[in-house]
Amino acid sequence: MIDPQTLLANRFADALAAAFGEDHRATDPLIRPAQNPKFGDYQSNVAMSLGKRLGRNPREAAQAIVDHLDVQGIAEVPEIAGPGFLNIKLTNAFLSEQAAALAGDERLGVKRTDQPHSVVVDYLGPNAAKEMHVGHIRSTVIGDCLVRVLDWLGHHVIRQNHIGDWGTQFGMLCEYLVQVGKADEQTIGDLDDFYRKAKQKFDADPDFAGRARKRVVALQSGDEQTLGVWRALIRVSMQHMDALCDRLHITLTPEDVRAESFYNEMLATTADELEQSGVAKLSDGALCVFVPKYEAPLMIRKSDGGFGYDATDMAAIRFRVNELKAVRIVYVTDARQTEHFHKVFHTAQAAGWSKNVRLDFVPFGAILGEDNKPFKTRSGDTVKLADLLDEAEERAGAIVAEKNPDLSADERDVVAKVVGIGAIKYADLSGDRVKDYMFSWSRMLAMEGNTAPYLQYAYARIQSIFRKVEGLGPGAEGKGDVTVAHDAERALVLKVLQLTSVVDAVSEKLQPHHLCTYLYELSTAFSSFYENCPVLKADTPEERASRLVLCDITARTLKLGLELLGIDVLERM
RNA sequence: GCGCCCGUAGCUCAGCAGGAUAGAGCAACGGUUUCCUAAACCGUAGGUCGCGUGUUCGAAUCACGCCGGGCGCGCCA
Repeated sequence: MIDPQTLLANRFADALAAAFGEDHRATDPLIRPAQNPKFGDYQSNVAMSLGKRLGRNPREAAQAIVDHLDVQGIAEVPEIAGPGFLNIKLTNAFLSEQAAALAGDERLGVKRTDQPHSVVVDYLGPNAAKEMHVGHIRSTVIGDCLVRVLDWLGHHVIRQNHIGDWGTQFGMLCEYLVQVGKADEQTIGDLDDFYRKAKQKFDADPDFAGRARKRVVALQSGDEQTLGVWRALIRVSMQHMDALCDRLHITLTPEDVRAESFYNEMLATTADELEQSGVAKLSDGALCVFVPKYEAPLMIRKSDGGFGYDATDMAAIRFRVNELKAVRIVYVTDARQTEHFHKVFHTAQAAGWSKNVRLDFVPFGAILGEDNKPFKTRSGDTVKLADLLDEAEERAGAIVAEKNPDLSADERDVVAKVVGIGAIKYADLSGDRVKDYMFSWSRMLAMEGNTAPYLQYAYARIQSIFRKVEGLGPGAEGKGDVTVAHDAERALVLKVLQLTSVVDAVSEKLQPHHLCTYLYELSTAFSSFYENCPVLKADTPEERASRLVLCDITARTLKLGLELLGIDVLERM
């Protein structure tokens, strides 16, 4: 099956070719869902611009298109309105057919790509020296959604968790652990706690700071004792990270970790190559790439001969192209790194490393508190991710207990987890990622508006219907003929049919919030259907069977959509 | 100083590969439950789309210039 927008675009291409010549087959027919039902279901805006280009009256151009357009069996003959809008109304028969077709389609109309790519998605990437905090949720949740969408479309997705496990602060930590005699993973304990203590000592005690710097050298030159301490530290940090990924249902695994230290051995050759090709030049003793528009260069090698993360990122991009065979690389990172990655991308292009490789930078904004300042605890500390998830589950639990006292304690706990974690993730995904967003418990856990609980509730209501169907005996299980008649049925089916174009848009623009908006609109369309169209108590058995199909495709669309966002559904809540 | 991002209803946000009367949710006011989960639904009210100029048949959307806010700017990551 094929989604209406694509189908109409194909028919319009034929009409444009027939009316204006083959050259116009490739003209974008500008088919968009209509913003207002009174203008039909879809509209084409091509006649205005085309009329202009051809020096013809736009309404005449519109008429010429209509004269050559064959939408038999799909839509009514388009109406020409205003300056030359073509308003298209799909027939109820067509919508009914499409709905029935979706009932038998596991993929709900979303086709696998015919051009599968190897796509590297770089996300999460925490600093192994510290505990994960709220800041990490964005890259994690957004990146994982993009991974799920690309994977669902049939691409070969290679996840890369580029954790920070190298550099001066690890020298400091190793030195501190050795000194206090806690250099094995059983006794390391709270990561943030000893990071804070080590930092204090580093700042206050010049002797210690000196030994810490020596530790960096020892670490990077492979000193066994130091490496042992370092490995223990990293293991603790990884365990901490894995536990949080589990709670968040992130698809990253330990195998996806490719830490900064992994690139250590490649840094010198990376730098040499950039120097020999003339892309990088010496400046004040440091090896730099100067990128137009930016004053500060990308620093490939420091004047003391050491390497920083600029070099690591260049080594990583080379590795991803040459070894991982990526043809698209997606970086999901804080917007503050925009300039840095522009420089990295520019340098990769200049060096010829990324020919035919699409480099996507996916920036995201900050999380703000309700005071419009960076989100902190009451005492002003950064919020630990683990604490945040605890609180989400607690708050969700309290709401569940209040709203649905009939649930058993066990069931309530499950609902609390799914709703709480879902709400947090959805809040992070539902806005335009590049903007800062305001964190608000009450808004994200609300049952009204564009929230995870609202979507999960719509799904749970449908499941409730199906539980009752089973109780009523066989033969009514949501497959078979569909007859779309009621306005609410029309609106619901139209929405369901838009899934394909939305998923495609997300994979192209890498903006998960379009999927959220879509699922919210789908849910409101369902709520309206639910109010207006009795399912189990429909007037006739045929109508009942038809509406059960609509429930089925709606529920599966919601489930799939939420799954692509990384959010679970519930059978009851 | 240079650069990047943001500015839409009282609040939180969609819409911005130009398209018809700018949409939601909250808050305010009013209505809906012998009926599949009311954690819902329906309605009323609320907007010089920061300001200005330009391009266009048409601008919240594109360009330029202001104003306001955030962030980043050589050897930290």
